[in-house]
Amino acid sequence: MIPRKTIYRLSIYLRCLARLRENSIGTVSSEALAKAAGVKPTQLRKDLAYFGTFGTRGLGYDVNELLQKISEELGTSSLQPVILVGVGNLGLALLSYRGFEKEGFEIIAAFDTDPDRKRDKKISQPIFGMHDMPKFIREKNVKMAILSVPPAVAQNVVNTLVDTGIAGILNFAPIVLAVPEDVMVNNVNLAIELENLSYFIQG
Amino acid sequence: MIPRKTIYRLSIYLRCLARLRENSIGTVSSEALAKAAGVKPTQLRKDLAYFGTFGTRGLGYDVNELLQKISEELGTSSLQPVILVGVGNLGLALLSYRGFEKEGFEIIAAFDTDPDRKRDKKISQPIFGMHDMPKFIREKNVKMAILSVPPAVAQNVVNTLVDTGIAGILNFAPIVLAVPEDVMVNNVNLAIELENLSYFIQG
DNA sequence: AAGTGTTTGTGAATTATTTCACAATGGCAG
DNA sequence: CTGCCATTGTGAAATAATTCACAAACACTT
Repeated sequence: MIPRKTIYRLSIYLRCLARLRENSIGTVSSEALAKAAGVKPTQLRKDLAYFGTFGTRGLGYDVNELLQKISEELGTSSLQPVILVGVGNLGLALLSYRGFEKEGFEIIAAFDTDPDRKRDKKISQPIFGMHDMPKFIREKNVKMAILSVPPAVAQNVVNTLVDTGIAGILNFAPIVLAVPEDVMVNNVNLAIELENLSYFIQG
Repeated sequence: MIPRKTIYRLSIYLRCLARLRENSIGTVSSEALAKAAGVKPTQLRKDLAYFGTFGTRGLGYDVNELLQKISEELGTSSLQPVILVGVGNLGLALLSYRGFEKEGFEIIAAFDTDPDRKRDKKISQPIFGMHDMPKFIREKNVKMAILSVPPAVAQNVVNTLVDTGIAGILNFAPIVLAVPEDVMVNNVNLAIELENLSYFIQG
């Protein structure tokens, strides 16, 4: 089984390769790519070895081919629909963040307890009330959700999400969520990231 | 030396303990706290053992005391000034995010190439031009920065930050930054988090 | 004050991840 | 076509992180 960390790094390699391609670079050695990705060459090679062998000895990797293979492995080839729950400050910013589509994701709708509240920013996605959510998820067969609700209600919302078939949650609420083990949660906690930095810079 | 992952978890324990205190709970066992934090009890105990012994056998941990000790260990006791660079969509949202102060951080100023651009949202922090940044950092002795600039200029900005004494960077730009090894970078890449979820939910 | 039950703290064992070291392979020059 | 050079792919070794297993310590009851 491929380690979780390897999967993370595959995403990084993917982005480095995309930049190489933009610069019309056709082949790359594990040394060069590893450097660009901030890892050691042996680690890169080991990571790739988990799902195949793609290089040419003495030469390196074909940028396009490797891009293709990693993309397949990650399942990024097709556009994944995502919903966002909780349209506060952060939620609104994420909705207007144009960096997802390029990477194969599209936030197709947002949900909030108060969908009609006045918000300062124009966004292209529709905002619905929370009770419309289960139906929407089922009908559109959505599998992934971004959670940016206040911590106090997060667990409740998650229970609903899980019940309606969501299998992956990107959680911004500063709380540890309880989910069945077939549901995957990735936590992004900005305060913890800062705290972590703060620890390491003061030794 | 304390593992990096342990430091991350200490931050999580801290937040769980804070909630216990809010609920007027005075003591907690490693089992209960570990469950709240989403880890195994032995891991919690091992983590704590890295920097001391605080529990009472047969009873558990004093919530207040442990809170205090972890907080000291993390160096969260004092308020850390932070600057933010790049006031676009995401930067603006982070500026208005009120979740940092509570955790001991304050974004005291923001910098942007176009500080006077019209922005939809009201924020309390001042926005300065990029050329004011080095002076500001040195005068206020800022050590931490949040980076939310476009990827194309990120490395450039980082070089300036490093030169002026920044030691910790929370990077939202989707690019691998090159920094001297005494500078710490924590990356937050939302597209990668989504990609990662997507991989694991489809098996 | 002794006995019982609980829970910590930790050395040892296990498991996971990273790094090393080098044989195998193909490109390329002559 | 042969030999050299560069670079991959990969078992083995090293390192790191987690989990186990249990003795030690304390609270609480009687």
